[in-house]
Formats: sequence, C-alpha cells, structure tokens
Amino acid sequence: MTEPAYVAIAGEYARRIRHGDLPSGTQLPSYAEIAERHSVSDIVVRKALDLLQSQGLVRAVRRRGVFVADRPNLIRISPERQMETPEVTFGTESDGEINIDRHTERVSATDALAETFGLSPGDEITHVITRASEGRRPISISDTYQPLDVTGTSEAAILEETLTDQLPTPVHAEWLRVGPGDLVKMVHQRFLAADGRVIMVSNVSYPRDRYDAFVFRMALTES
Amino acid sequence: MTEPAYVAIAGEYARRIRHGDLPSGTQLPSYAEIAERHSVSDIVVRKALDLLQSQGLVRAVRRRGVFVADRPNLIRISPERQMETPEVTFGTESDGEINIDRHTERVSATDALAETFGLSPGDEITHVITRASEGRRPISISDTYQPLDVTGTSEAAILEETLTDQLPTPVHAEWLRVGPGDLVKMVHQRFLAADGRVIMVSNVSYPRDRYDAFVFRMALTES
DNA sequence: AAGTGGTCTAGACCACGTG
DNA sequence: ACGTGGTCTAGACCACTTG
Repeated sequence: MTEPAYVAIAGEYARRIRHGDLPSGTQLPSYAEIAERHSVSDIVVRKALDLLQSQGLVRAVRRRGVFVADRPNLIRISPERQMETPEVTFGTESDGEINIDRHTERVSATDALAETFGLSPGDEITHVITRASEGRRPISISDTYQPLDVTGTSEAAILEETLTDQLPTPVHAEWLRVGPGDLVKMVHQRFLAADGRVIMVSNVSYPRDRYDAFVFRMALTES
Repeated sequence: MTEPAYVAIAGEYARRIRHGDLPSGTQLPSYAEIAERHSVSDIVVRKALDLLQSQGLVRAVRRRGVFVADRPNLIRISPERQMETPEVTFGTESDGEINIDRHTERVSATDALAETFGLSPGDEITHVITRASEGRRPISISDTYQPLDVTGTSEAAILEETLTDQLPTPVHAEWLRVGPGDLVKMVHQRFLAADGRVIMVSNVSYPRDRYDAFVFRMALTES
C-alpha cells in the first residue's frame, strides 16, 4: 500500500518546483546522481522525471541535462480571439519578432474530411499550412481544411475546440523540432455555420515545452 | 535517424485505433505477446503503451489487460455552462443517476490563497469540497475557495480556466480511485469581478480515463 | 495454476555536447 | 575524454484476476 519509489521522487521534485525552491531554468542533478542519492536504479529516476515531464514541470535536453521548465502558458481569449489572425494572436503574447508562413494548395479530400464537409471522397478542398516562429524558434504549425466554395470564417456561428496530447504528424514534428516519441499539444477546431454545416476544420500543434498548460479566458454573460 | 522501436509500435496501434480497426473496449494483446510479435523486450512495449496511455487512447487495467479507451470527451459549453450547478452539467451528459456531495468548512488561508484574494495569511475563508459520482463511479472532485464576504459567482465578470495534467492531491486520488503515479486532468478556475478582484478559485480533478480530451464549444460573436 | 500489469535491478551501447 | 540523456536487454518478484 506504500507509494512506489518513482512517485515519491517525482512528488518531491514537483513540490520543490511549485514552492519556488527550484526556479525556472535550474538544472536538476543527472539521472545517475539522483539515483545514487535515493538509492535506486537509474530506471526509476527516469520514470520519475518522465512523470514530471508529462506534467510540464521539467524539460530534458539531450546531452545537456534536465531543467525546470519556464511556464509561459498560452492565453486563449475565447471566443473573440479565435477570429484574429495569427499575427495578432502571437504579437500580443511575445516581444520577439513573429514570422508567419502560409502555404495554400488544393488537395483531394480524404474519406474523413469528405464526410466532415458533406462532400464525396476525392472532391477537391483547400488546404492551408500555417507555420509560426519567433525568431528561429518554431511556435506552431497548423493544417486548415475548407471546401472550395467557402472562404474564411465569416459564416461561422459556433466554434468547437478539442484539446489533446498527440503524437505529431511527421510534418508537424519536423517543423516543431520535437524528438521521436515526444507528444505535442494539439488544438482541433471545427467552425460550424448556423445551419450546422462544418465550414472549416483546423489542427494546430504546439510543442509541449512552450505551452504546458492552456488558459481559456472568457467574459461571463449575465444570466 | 530512424524511429525508435517503441515509437513505431505506438504509432501502429494509434493508427489502428483511430481508423476504427480496434474499437472501444477491445483488449490489446498482453505485453509479452506484443513483445514477441515485434521481437523486442517487454520494456519497449511498456514504453509504447505508456505513450498511448498519455494520449488517452488505451487504458491499462491491473491484472486484466490493456483496453482501447472509450472516449466520451467532456463537453464544456463556455461561458454559459460555467454558471450551472454540477447537477445540471453532469445531468445532461449522462443517463445514470448522478450523485453530488458537498462539504463546507472554514479554513485558514494559506499564503498562496491569501495573496490571491488580497487577504492576510491565516484569515479565514470558505472551503467547499464537491464530490460527484455516477452510480458508484467517481466522476470528479473539486476544492473551491472563497472569501467569507462573498457568496457564489454572481459578481463574477470574467472566468479564467487553466487545463493541466497533474499528480492529484491525496484526497483527490483517493476519491477518484486512481493508482499511484497516475495523473489527473485538473481544471483550475479563477472567477474575477469587474474590478479585477479574484472572488473565487476552484480546482476540479477528473480521472483521465473518463475524459481524455476536453472540448470547448462556444458561440461566436459578430465582429 | 496460469497469466496479467506494476515495479525494480544491473547491466549495455549510442550520439552528441561540454570542458 | 567524459558525462549526458535516449534506447534497449534479460532477468526478477509482487499482487491480484481469471479460468
């Protein structure tokens, strides 16, 4: 009934990080050193630090060490924010220069996309790839799909956002420069018209070491 | 530069699950069997399935096996939904009988809570613990804190929600019956008055096997 | 009794960054 | 040259569920 060693170790570091005892950027001892200090094998330490990584508290850098993460969060103002251009969205949350690259093409709809839009498989749709970076650091990459007869989201009445951790697509993984086996934060958006039709879907990937948590800020309506 | 074995195995199962090839509830082969099938050690298989678990695609049950997760999602309608009572919120998303248990007490504010509310450490505040279950299955547990001179959220003008994966507090872990080392989904809410004062904060924990993804659905305002 | 997932050990090699 | 994190192997014991 007692706590496994890796949970105890993870809990100890989690507490020290949240208490501010270990500030952002601090390097943790190496796996070998923590292992020796707690008299466990290094596998146990790895499992403990994996737990901290999946909470976004630390960040392991290959051949350098494990560091306490800085946690800028991602502020999403709903729903107004969703209609902004990426330039505006990122411009307000960063002081570095933001670079946005867009690439538009026509593709054949996959079965899933065709069903989403009420089209036939193979019908052509618009595919926009948007890459955002701050300086040389990638921030996000998104795939946006839309029927040819719709442009933008001006017809949209409802937005659904689903937040998940996912294995990135190869294209997303390459742009975000995440290692194999690293998960990314994915925001899946569906824009619906007033009649219920889906007029646009978008998958936006973010590296987890930049945005470990998502913050939704919303104005409350009078009841 | 080639993909590690555990990523390849995780990717294969992720694809088959998402394609519907492996429907919800399907039992996966045991670690030993997958290991043999892919000619790797069982540690590699564990790492692969850990990856799937952190994506919410599968759920390992001690001494039974690993199963494809059913993914009911949690629909949160923002912002209207936030003002509903838990009875209404859960009642609409389930057909089982929902049980809500509330416990109210006065406690001394910790340093962090005192600072949040603009009080002095040790000042008394209201603490409400809310436990929700469906039948005998726990759904959520929350800690809500509020200054004594405020009741409810009628003064609230803005709501901020932060979504994270966290190691649960011991009380939350016990109620949700999650094992040691299991993370929970935590929604941290801050209700702000029009003048910027924080009038209520709440930490709500959910087991990850019930809600692997969060869906925010919002009406778009005319621009 | 057999099989399951959970935990843990004690080794090993690799690629790469730092001193 | 050394230390780092990343990957992988081949064992082991435990507590429990299932047939």
